[in-house]
Amino acid sequence: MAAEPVTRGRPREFDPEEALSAALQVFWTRGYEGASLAELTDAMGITKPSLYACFGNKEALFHKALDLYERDKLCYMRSALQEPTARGVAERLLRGTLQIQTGGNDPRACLGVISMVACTTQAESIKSDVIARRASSDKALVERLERAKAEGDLPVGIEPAALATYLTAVIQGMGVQASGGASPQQLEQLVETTMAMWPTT
Amino acid sequence: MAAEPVTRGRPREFDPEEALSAALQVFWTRGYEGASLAELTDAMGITKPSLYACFGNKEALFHKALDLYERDKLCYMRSALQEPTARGVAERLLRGTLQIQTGGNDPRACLGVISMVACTTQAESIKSDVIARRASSDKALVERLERAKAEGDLPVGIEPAALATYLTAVIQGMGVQASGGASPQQLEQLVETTMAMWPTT
DNA sequence: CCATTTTCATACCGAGCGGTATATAGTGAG
DNA sequence: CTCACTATATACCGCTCGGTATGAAAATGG
Repeated sequence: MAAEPVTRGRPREFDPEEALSAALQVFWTRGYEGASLAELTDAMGITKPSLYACFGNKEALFHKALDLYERDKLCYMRSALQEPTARGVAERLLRGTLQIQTGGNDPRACLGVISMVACTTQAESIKSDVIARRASSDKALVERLERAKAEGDLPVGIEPAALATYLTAVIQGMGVQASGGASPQQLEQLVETTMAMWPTT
Repeated sequence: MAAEPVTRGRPREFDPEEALSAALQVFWTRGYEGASLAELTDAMGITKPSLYACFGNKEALFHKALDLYERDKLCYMRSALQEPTARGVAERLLRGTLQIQTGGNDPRACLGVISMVACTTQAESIKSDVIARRASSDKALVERLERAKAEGDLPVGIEPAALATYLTAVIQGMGVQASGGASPQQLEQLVETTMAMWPTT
């Protein structure tokens, strides 16, 4: 029963999705607290009242940008879990992260890492949101690795939860190094080394 | 020939080292941009003019706090490199990081990670300082691993530089997870898992 | 005691922050 | 056309930021 969109009043002159995408780029490069409303509205091509009318406030805008980030940029995580082997899962996760951090026009960093580490002053809600999302994706990874273990796809001595934490740490460390200006070659090498370390059944 | 300290004028009423140590704690928990002068002066127990007279400005204060951090908190890195085996080096590096992030009253995070990731707005000099220090310690680690390789202490297929990047990534990932509220048990498990992955000769 | 020098305490500065009040412009309904 | 309604543009709000001017307080050398 979608109510038909009776347009009343003056129609807005911008596309909320495009504006949100522009906001995501700003948050991605500056972090939540580092992104000022001036930068945001400038990149989005709208004015402050328009932003507040459409998205609520800066915090709500960030949560929506985070939704978009997960949907568009982290989709490789879901598909990676469908690889047939645990090793394949790990490799696709690593290579997906590598691609985000070296390819395209996107900032060379990880929004999750930036937000989790950088939001100290206020913005407790921001940090807890990011942590909750991370926990959710971690849970999915653990479950996938437990399946792998049940399938005999992991060595006997390996705990799925521990392996998931480890893999997450490497991926986050990759984000830190990308933030610190590591070259694509270095990041690629990091992926190769991690895969070389991966336990063999 | 140290000139004898002719005291002229009113003597200062605080100990610069204690004040700097207090400032380090603030930077460590808040990051560079997240730490306000009000928080800093409050924690240091001095006023703003005293801070500026003694330390220059916020940026100079941070650099000095970083010196103290390296000297007091990261000293385990130097000693870790003196372990007889590469495996011992890795384990001491990981356990040293673990101890910093779980023991004592210090903040559960890594100042280097916080500063490298969080300084986006201005503070390019802060970021480049942290990156330069990281590069210096990375270089020392690479050289140590090259020695290990020459001594037959590493498998033939392993590049020292790649292994150093990898180990650094795990350590930085550990810092991110500590920032995100990971439990000491999880971090301990991360160390164990990483050591289980470590290549055997 | 006095002059000099340095520190300390208070108040203040311009700038930028997130957020909003107000007035105007553009739309469909009647 | 008028009305109800909504988006836009501009100017503004209180607040905090990093940093400083000013004057009193505390020490030494003469």
